Amino acid sequence: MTAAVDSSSDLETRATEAHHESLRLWLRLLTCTNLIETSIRQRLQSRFGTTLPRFDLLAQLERAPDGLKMGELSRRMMVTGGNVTGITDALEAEGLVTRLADSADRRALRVKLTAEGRRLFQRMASEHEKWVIELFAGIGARDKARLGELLGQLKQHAAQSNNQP
Amino acid sequence: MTAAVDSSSDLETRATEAHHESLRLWLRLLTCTNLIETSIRQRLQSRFGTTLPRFDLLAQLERAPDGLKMGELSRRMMVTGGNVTGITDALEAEGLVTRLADSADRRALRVKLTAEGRRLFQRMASEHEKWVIELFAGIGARDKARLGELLGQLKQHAAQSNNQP
DNA sequence: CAGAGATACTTGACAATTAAAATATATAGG
DNA sequence: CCTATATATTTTAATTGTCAAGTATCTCTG
Repeated sequence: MTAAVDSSSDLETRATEAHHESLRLWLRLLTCTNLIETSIRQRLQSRFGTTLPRFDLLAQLERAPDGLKMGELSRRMMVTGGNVTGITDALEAEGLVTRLADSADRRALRVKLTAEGRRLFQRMASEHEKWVIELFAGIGARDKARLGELLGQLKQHAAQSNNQP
Repeated sequence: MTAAVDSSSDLETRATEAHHESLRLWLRLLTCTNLIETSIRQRLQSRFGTTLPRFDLLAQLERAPDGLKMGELSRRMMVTGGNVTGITDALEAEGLVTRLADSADRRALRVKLTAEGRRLFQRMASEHEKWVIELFAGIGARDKARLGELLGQLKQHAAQSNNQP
């Protein structure tokens, strides 16, 4: 038998534990997001017959009275431009948004809510907010604030480390 | 083109005071997950020419020496059964996994890593772990533990409230 | 044991998504 | 002004994902 080694304080073991800690945290973060996203997606489908990405796009436009350029939508929704093209096509076909020429840049298009789009979105948004509140009801106000801070740190660091790959 | 990663104008910075704290928290959670997921997906693609769902499926199998049934994979990956069928088809065609009959249930199939699948996964996993550690490096050990606890609460409540819709 | 209902998986149709190439327009430097 | 390079959007192909329907098998109850 070999000499006993206290594995709880040896550098490499602690490094490994740190590794596992980050991985575990990442998996848990992913699980939470998936649970909530699935719940909201299913409710949007059964309650309004629409999808989460369409709702998201409408939500982006709702506070932009002059509309947003395709590229702005793409950045805010954190999806590729091609994806925004497809979702916008669908919403345009449903009469919920319109594409308008941008007066300052002939390459660009401005997407705006139609009156019908705005009406529908407002109806959906108020239910959506209730669902989210319910999904987060397991956390007290103090803990919500703390969770928000911690995620803020994570976001800041991850965004930064994404820009220097 | 790759998905834009720009924290200056993302989903969550638009949350105004009018938004309930839960809504803001949800958008921040989603932003964090998207940032990290995009980073990992892009690296798996450029470093190994593979995709995140394939990596995930291999990861599930890695700690299951006897393989997993399709349904177990579906539950663990939190995706539908049809999706698992497709990803498994692809990995099987690449020679990384095999489908075997389950000895106890003739309806079921057991998916196992091949030797080649195990070898490739281990190569990818060690890099993957480094990426995750780097992405979470902005949070101290104490805060990681706290974040894990808070997400644990959220997970528990959201899972429960998902089961009583 | 028969039949009803549950469970395991696959298939098919379609939406969402990415990456990469193509097109059109802007902008900056000489 | 010309040209090179960058930016804005769309298009294309391939992958991932859902949902619902279909098939095969299992389990339970009478």
